[in-house]
Amino acid sequence: MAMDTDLMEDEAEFKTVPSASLGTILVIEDDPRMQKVLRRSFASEHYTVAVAGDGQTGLELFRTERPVAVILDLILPGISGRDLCQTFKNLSSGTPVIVLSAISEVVDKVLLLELGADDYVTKPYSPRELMARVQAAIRRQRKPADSTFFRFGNCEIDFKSMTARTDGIPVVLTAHEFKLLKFFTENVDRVLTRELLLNEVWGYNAYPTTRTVDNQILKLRQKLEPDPANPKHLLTIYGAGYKFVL
Amino acid sequence: MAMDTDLMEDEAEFKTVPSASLGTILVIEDDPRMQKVLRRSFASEHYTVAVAGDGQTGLELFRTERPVAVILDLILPGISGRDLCQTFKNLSSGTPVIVLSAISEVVDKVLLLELGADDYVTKPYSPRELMARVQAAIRRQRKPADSTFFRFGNCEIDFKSMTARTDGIPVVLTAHEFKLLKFFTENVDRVLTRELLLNEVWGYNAYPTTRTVDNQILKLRQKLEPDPANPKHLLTIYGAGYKFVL
DNA sequence: CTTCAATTGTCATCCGATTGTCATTTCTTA
DNA sequence: TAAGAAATGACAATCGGATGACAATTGAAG
Repeated sequence: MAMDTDLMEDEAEFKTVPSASLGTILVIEDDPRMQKVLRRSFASEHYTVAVAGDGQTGLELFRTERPVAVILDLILPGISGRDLCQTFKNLSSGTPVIVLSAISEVVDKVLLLELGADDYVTKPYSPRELMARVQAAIRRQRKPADSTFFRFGNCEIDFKSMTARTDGIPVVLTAHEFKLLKFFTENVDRVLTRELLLNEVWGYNAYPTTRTVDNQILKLRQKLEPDPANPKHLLTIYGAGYKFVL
Repeated sequence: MAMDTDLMEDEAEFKTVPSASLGTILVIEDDPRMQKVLRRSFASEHYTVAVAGDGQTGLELFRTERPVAVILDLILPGISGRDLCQTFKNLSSGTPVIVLSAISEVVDKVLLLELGADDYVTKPYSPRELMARVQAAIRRQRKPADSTFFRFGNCEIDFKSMTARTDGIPVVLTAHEFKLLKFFTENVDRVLTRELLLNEVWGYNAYPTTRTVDNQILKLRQKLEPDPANPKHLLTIYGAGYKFVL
């Protein structure tokens, strides 16, 4: 409510385009206030946002904008949300659809997912949760041809050439360090136990001591963190493991 | 003691592990040729595959691998497929079971489903059809979206990143606190004795004089309850234990 | 043989889980 | 209703384990 006070009204435009976009999110929702909230929320996460107030517009934007994900309110003027959902899925683009619905509408969650929805969030929902689910859905669907480039803080990583830079200065990383770092970039914000890291990064046949993980983390910190003693990206979660944040 | 993220990785020979797995499919089938076909089929769809040639092995792998779905041949050496199916369902994990059977075996389809099977495919079957049915079953069963999120009152919890928020404000929880909280969210409205909590969350039997549980509850209340003195979610059940309500 | 990376080993530090104590609440029984 | 007993809340202090840091050793590649 207090959120939209300083929002600029760009009524003519239905898109919000940040400088470097992670793709377009199509929001199909008829409540103007929700539109604003969602637009902001995703724009701040570097997504381009396309908003449709009704089903017909939604369908058009779906074709023209090629969104990476769709957020769909079930209650809509015009075409019903249910029909839309199935239509999107029949277009077989693989684009994930996240449904917004009041709890009362969801008589059967299973039914909802059978429509082809990839996920759903019940109202009232937390923007943060919605964001997390959308990003999870996108990641789930994303094809192997991933970007080989990654940036966080003042670090740039190019996995293809196995090079990294901090503040533009080249840093030499070893094979293991790269593999570990890559795994972290693929699991941002997620707490990863040492056991998991050993399995995923080192492989099944390796049974190194858990000290190994610590040391590799240490190395990465020394090479990438401005202040290795106070890491800002490769965080220790005491009693659990490590977490990579941007 | 460390948090038990119990991943068994030793059965490399039974498993086919793609780079990014959508989860494990447990195949219980004694025909080696079918094993190969199924393994390939699901591996190419980015599932991890665990194969068991008999019922006993199947049961073990079910416990250790935590599959997202089970494909079960009814005709098996050792434990019968029917018994296995019921066993899986009694383990109450909700894991979908898809049964393979020759037409002649299926006297009554209803009977089959009464065993707890979620779906069935009659031989000879098309791998494509089987794949479709398995994926449908998985999607149907999928928890409120990987249940990494939980919301109650004005608290949001994200288990995968081990973070929580009250009224949108981040709250730092320790590993133990998280484990305890998670257990509560998995047992809403149920009275949990200290003894049970110690067994399930701590993992050992402790002496009745231990005030450890109380203190952890206290911490959780202080961090999550708006008014820790008058808890609305983490309730004390005098003389019994604690109960978590929404 | 040389070199660099990966693993293991060791010790110091730090975090938080546990314990102990005492106040407060709740239940029981007179 | 009142009083005593039991259970729980609250807080502080301690203790143990987890992690950071670095050195030593092993292993692999050229």
